[in-house]
Amino acid sequence: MDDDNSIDPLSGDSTWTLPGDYSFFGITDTRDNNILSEFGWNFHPPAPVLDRMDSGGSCGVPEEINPTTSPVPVHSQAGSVENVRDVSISNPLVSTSSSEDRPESSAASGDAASGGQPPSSDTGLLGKVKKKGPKRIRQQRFAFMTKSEIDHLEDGYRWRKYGQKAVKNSPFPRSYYRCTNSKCTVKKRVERSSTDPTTVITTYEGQHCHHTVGIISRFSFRSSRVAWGYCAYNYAQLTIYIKVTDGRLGLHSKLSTKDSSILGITKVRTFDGDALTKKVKVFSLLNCLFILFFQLSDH
DNA sequence: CGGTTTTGACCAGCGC
DNA sequence: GCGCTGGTCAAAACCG
Repeated sequence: MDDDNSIDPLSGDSTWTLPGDYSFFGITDTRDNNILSEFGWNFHPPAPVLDRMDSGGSCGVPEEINPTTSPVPVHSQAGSVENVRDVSISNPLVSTSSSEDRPESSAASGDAASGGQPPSSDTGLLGKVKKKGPKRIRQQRFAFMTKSEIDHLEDGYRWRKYGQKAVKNSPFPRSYYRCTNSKCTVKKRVERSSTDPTTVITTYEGQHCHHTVGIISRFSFRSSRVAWGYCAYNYAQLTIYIKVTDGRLGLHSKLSTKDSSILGITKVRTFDGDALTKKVKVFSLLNCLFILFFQLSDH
């Protein structure tokens, strides 16, 4: 695969322009459905499922991270890491546990993190006095890097910015966001890498206890075989559709899963019979965010 | 008008 | 203890 072009963010909000005749926000196109049925799939969009969110502890309460749902190194497949990078998401930086942070990059070096929501203490403005609560417990965190021109990547949730700080040794500020759901304590930090300004470092902390506001992320990228697609997910199910558009339309893959860290590898065929192997790996992050890498090869 | 962003101040943790 | 830095608060400004 070549990586000529400006790599692209997974986020649908990127500036990328995509082939105009496809919808990225749901398969409403009858052509899509026809394609799916040709491949033996009857499309039904992932129904909003609420049960999942209750399954593990209350909102904002850190759960043990099951190793199987932790981010997996990107290198595991035969494919090159470069490919992964081309797709725009690079290595998951960290995840985990509450107590202590690995100093992995400037991204997650923060300390007094935000973890358990402080019992919003009464603070007067002048002479602010904040009650000292119990020591904050950091919730699980996950950071990853995305090449993107925009800072705030669409992830299906609504966020309210509550702070911004200059970052030491970086010309780029760090922004702090909180999930707008009043019962949800998930936070995220967004900053640009000081070493690679094209890279956005996003760090999530906590676990959503509700589900997304809608279909989520579109992604697109270019490679030797132009590919693009989108994924939709909710707490219980992830469905990915991928089209390979090297001149023809082909819709090849539907994956569904429940709480799987790696969905697997799918083999697909194009319409004209070309054999095309697509390796798809999907990581479930904190049960709420999915990132996918894929790699196309010519057979 | 209500929700969001901006921004300066405050607080906590850490290293020296 | 002090200074530095990250994280948060909350009033004001902004915006749809």
